Amino acid sequence: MKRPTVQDVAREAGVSPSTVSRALHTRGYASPEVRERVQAAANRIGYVLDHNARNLRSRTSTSIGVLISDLRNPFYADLAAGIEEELRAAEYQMVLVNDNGDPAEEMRAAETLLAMRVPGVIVTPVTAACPRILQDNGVHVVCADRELGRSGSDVVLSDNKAGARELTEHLIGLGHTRIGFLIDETKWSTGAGRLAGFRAAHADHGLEVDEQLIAYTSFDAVAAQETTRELLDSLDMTAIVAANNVLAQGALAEIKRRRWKIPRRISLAAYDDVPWMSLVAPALTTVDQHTVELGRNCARLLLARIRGELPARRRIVRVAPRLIVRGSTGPAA
Amino acid sequence: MKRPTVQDVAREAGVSPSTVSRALHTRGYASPEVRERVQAAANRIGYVLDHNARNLRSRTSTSIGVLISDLRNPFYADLAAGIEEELRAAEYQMVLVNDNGDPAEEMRAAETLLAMRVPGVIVTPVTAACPRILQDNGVHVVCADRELGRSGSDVVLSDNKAGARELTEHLIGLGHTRIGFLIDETKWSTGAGRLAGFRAAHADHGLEVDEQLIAYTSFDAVAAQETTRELLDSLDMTAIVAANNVLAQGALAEIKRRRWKIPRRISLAAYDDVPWMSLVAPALTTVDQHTVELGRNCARLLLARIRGELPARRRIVRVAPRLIVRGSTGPAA
DNA sequence: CTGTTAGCGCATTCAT
DNA sequence: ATGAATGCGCTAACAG
Repeated sequence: MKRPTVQDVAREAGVSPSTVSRALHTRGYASPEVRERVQAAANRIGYVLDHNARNLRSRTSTSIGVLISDLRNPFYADLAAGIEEELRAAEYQMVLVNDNGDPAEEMRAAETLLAMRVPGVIVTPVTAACPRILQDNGVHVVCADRELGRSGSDVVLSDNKAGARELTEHLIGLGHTRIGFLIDETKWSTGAGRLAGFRAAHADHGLEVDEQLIAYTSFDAVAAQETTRELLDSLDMTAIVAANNVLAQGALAEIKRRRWKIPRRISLAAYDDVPWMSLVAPALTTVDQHTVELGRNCARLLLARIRGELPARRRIVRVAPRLIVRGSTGPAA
Repeated sequence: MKRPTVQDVAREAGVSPSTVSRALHTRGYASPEVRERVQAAANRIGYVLDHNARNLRSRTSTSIGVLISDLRNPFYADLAAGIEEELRAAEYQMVLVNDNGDPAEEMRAAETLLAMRVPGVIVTPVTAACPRILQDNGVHVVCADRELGRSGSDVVLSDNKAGARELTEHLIGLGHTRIGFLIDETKWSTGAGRLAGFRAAHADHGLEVDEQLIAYTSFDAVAAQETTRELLDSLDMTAIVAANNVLAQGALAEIKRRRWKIPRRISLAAYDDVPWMSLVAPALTTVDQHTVELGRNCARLLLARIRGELPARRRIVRVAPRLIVRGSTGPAA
């Protein structure tokens, strides 16, 4: 299976290999006449560029690494979709790796991407070590959705605090004063921001937060259901906020199991709007993170960085979320 | 940003570049003692293999192209997740491209993958031209989920006919004789198979299919809702089968809009189980395609093909679907 | 504007 | 078991 090379095209067109290279790929000098002749010759013999050779020679690549935690979670799928869309438009390719939130897998992936000589990586980081090792090797990094300590890399975030604050405020406005908050982690900026927004809304309205109402669980629908069960067993509340789509699933399952009417008996709201939330009855009040747009922003930012269009200073892009009020939230009982 | 090369490692370890190559990457001869010394030297100076150089030299690549229609559809996301999982385990990378079901985008992607010299591609084909051009250039192709004419390539399919037949039979068993069937396309083996299964179940039970009950729509929830509306406006039926998850969304929306009780007034069932279907009330009776497993099979098959472990004859893998009975189907009114 | 020369980093001969 | 030499296909310098 020998494929034609620039040499072959050169012979066919009666020019030199470098002229072929210039005419076809590089925007170097080449007279329109020659350009056309070379193009024709290339088509005739079915020539197709070899990215490996080009990358090796010019030490650049148009492959971008994308490192996410769970492609089956619509949040990550949407994020990846937005990234891919933007990369494709710019003639870049997306190498997608699922690290399952596992630090070891994440590190393995980073090494692979290093080996591929990708110019940039977009990552929803599990460990600060991952962005660091990449940057230490000259790879541009954009952290998506969350921030771990001071990585120094560009970052694209949803304004979690503002979104959670608005959502909580909506409930307070409906008369709720005892609101449960279901959350998995607060080490990352994501969870921390949402919790901060929850607290801020209370403070804005002169309400104390009963710390018992903040229920810590793990990133798993079954665990979230169990935690919700314990929460509802032990305390009184008129509303629950779930900090993300997975936890919302668990909370909803538990409320349904009890056959509690939503929103009459209890209101339910979730951060991170995903499709099923508008299909259930009643549909859930949520905060839409504009996840696809978040992904697009990551890609745009990374590409600008790669092209050297940005000042050295790290950039922080915040995408404003939007409150979507639906039927699952109503006046406090 | 100059990264260390085999030369540098060789100097550091006091051996020749070829020995480094053998010790590190290739399983050629190298004494354990030297192997270790080279390994240590490599770690010390932070050496990392250059895939581009390796690929160029050995004309193989460990990147696999994956061409799908819509990453935001959980079906494709699950498929991709299954593929990625298997590829990662085998130390391959996934280059994921979304073609949006557009033949032009699909063809562009194929050319890119050709340029990347990937040894194989997994595609949910839009056009037969795509698998063809890839194969003509020596790239192994596995078609996922559907088959377009005679492509000659390996293919991994859900047994659509069997699944739809079982689903329809379930309804007939409940006493339904007038069942609507909502479908978008029947040119691909996917839709054709599901429709065939629907017919076969009727035939099995000596029932005529009223052709009017087969409602053709387009791959879009809004269109599906509109088609469902027309269908319910014009004909009597006691159940509806939606041929995929997107159409199910439209059908459900329309039934809810009418405030018809499910399953009392009408039963609803869907092909292609996705998460929201078990969250709505009542939960939907569906056919689970084992989509992730479908993806895994695609990757396994492709890798086996690449490694030359398979006989020349094209292979057709069928993954048996599974009927999941939930609350949305009940006795005919 | 075009051709010539050189070499990117690696894996593979072929010697030894 | 190891080393020297070669070239994968391409593009960046340089010269013309």
